[in-house]
Amino acid sequence: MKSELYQMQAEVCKAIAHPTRIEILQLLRDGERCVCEIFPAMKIEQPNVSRHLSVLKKAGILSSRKDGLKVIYMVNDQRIYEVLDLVTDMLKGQLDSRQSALKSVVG
Amino acid sequence: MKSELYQMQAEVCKAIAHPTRIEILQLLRDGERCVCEIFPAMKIEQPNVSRHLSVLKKAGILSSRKDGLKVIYMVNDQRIYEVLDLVTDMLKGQLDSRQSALKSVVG
DNA sequence: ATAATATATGCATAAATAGGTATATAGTGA
DNA sequence: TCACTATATACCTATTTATGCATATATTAT
Repeated sequence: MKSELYQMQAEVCKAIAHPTRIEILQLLRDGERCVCEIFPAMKIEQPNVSRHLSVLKKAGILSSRKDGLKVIYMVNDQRIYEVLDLVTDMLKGQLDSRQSALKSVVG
Repeated sequence: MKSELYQMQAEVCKAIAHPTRIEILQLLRDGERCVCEIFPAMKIEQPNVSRHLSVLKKAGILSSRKDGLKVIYMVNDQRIYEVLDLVTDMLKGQLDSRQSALKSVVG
């Protein structure tokens, strides 16, 4: 049934639907990082980062492995960045059409 | 500041992070539709559809125009379908890697 | 064994989201 | 004006989500 797919798509989207989690993904853009590198790079508490990381992991977007005391997180599928970049492009497009709408009125 | 962008990206993602709203977008895939066509096609109450439509509209994903009594909704930017299709592909990829992981164990 | 470090989890709470039912609003036609 | 249709909104409630603070767990080093 299609509704199963919609449910799964919604879960992936929900996982990335938070500014903190998007920022985490950007930090992981050029390679894996441990929690101890991630949370000082953002002004946010460590337990909070851990929970956001686990949301992304549960959605299948991240994986983790242990390296001594550290836990290192990495992106499973680079296409998540295509998704985020597409959304950015759409937002730019919204600005552009507002701008042309404005121009056609104000001149 | 980047955090403004993350916030805006998150809002778009949140808007599509619901199975009902994804289904609505699929119904609009091949053209605009009025509410009276949308809600009978899904087993859901009319006020509920109206609310989901307004979420998508507020996020800039849909627009609407009136045609007599009817309100007709349409997609602003077809790239929203590229986003949804990418997510579907990622989900397929998750299945594939689970399958090969399983094969490497079970044979 | 003990201490120290890195990470995750429990608990409490505030805020956001979703859906049902009823009702309001807007447009149309008699 | 009045009734009718299509859509949106209000209100209530249940559920989910987010976060701070405290604490638990796991690993390493002394």
